[in-house]
Amino acid sequence: MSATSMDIIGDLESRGLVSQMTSGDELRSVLGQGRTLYCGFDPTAESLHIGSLVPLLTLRRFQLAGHRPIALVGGATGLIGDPSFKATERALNSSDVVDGWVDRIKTQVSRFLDFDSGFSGAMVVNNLDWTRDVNVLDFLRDIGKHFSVNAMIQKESVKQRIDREGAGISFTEFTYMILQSYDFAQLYKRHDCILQIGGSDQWGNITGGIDLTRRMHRAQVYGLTLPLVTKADGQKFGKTESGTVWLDSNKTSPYAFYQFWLNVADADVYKFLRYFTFLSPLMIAEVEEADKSAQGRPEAQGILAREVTRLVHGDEGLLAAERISAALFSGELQSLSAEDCAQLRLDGLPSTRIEAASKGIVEALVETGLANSNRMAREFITSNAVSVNGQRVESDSQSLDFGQALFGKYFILKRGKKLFHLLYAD
RNA sequence: GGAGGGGUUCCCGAGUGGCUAAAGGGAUCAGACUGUAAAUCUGACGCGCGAGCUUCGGUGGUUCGAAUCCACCCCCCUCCA
Repeated sequence: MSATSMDIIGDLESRGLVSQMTSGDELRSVLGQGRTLYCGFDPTAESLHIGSLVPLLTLRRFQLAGHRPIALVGGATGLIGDPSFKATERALNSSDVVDGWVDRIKTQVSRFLDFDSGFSGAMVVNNLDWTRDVNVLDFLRDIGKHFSVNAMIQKESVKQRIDREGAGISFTEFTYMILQSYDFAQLYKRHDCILQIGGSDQWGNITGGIDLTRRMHRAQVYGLTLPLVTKADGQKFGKTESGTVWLDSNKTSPYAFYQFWLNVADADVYKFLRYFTFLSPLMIAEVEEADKSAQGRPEAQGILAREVTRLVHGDEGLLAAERISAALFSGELQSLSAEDCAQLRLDGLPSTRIEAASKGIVEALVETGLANSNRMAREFITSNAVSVNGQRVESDSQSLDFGQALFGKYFILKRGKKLFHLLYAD
């Protein structure tokens, strides 16, 4: 075991990243030397979204502090569904589907961790490996016996499903906690893993695992939860008008990703810098101080967008995002070169190929998804929300005329202040 | 198995025969203002250029006319056994 280089808990605390933890002082001293910890990620979609970024980066923070992170991908738990703080029962996904998601998420998670750093080299595991072959009777006798239903229904995470009229919980979902608890016990036994981290909604599941590990292995293990990421205006974090912000660049382009962070509210941005970047809390405080005393637009959003985009999509993704943003928001669309236009498409600006024939503006808006229906398209035009190549569209009878296209083949459609779509002909 | 309650437009939630594309709130979108903010104000928010058309768990009825009445079916919740 290697010595750790820093007080990881202290760092997390100074970032506001500790929501709850078990026996803090004891955990702090246990972490005085390199230890193994884990965090689980259930495959509920083909990609993780930015909500998973906080725990993912926290694993990384632990690794940088000399600990060994295990990313657990829930091939088993993903088949069941976590009921924690969910208002309603969720539909089960088929095992083929979940299997596919497991593979993709393993790859995704791996990009954030270092696998070749000696003791602290990361691992990725799948809980299906130790759950698949457990038979029902063994499960009930060896594992289930350690759980008190009385205690389980007291957990805050399932309370609303039990108390609230109009809801309910299946036995399947109710059992989820047991499966996750078993993961912790297994990881303790297999890899001497003594700490589980997760979102604050995971507290009940984590303490379940701590209890089970004590009962099965007579060992003390620990838990630490990270705060749920909230926005100052009370809205749900991680959603935009176009939906969830995913980590997969095929689902959310680096450009869209960058824009998401650039648009974070002032009231949230410094907190997000602490949560989502590796910049020191001290440096972040300096940025905040500077912004406060300056007029106009703060620097923080730009820093946040650059840092997080680089973390998730690399330098290349960041460059692409910045290139597009500069082109579109400079208001100088006419000054783009032909190469610039071609690059916009490659960089991930939403694009659609069109035939080299004139097309009605209403039709174009609907086809590109900038408007949901002809009716909405007309409404946008009426309210002066649409422009083509920087020119405001005055009438819904206007059409895209290739005589006006940039370099004879590009149209940049804009709806509202921030939504762009590139139309191109070959 | 028995008794009761419920399924309405993205969400919550009114509506119990025509005046209802369906109150109200939230979310969302656009415009003005700005910093590609916030707050605020204005407008939009099923589809259709329009006449109009299609919606209120499903199917089939009753009626000039139904989200509203009837029958059957599906799903959810509560209590009792």
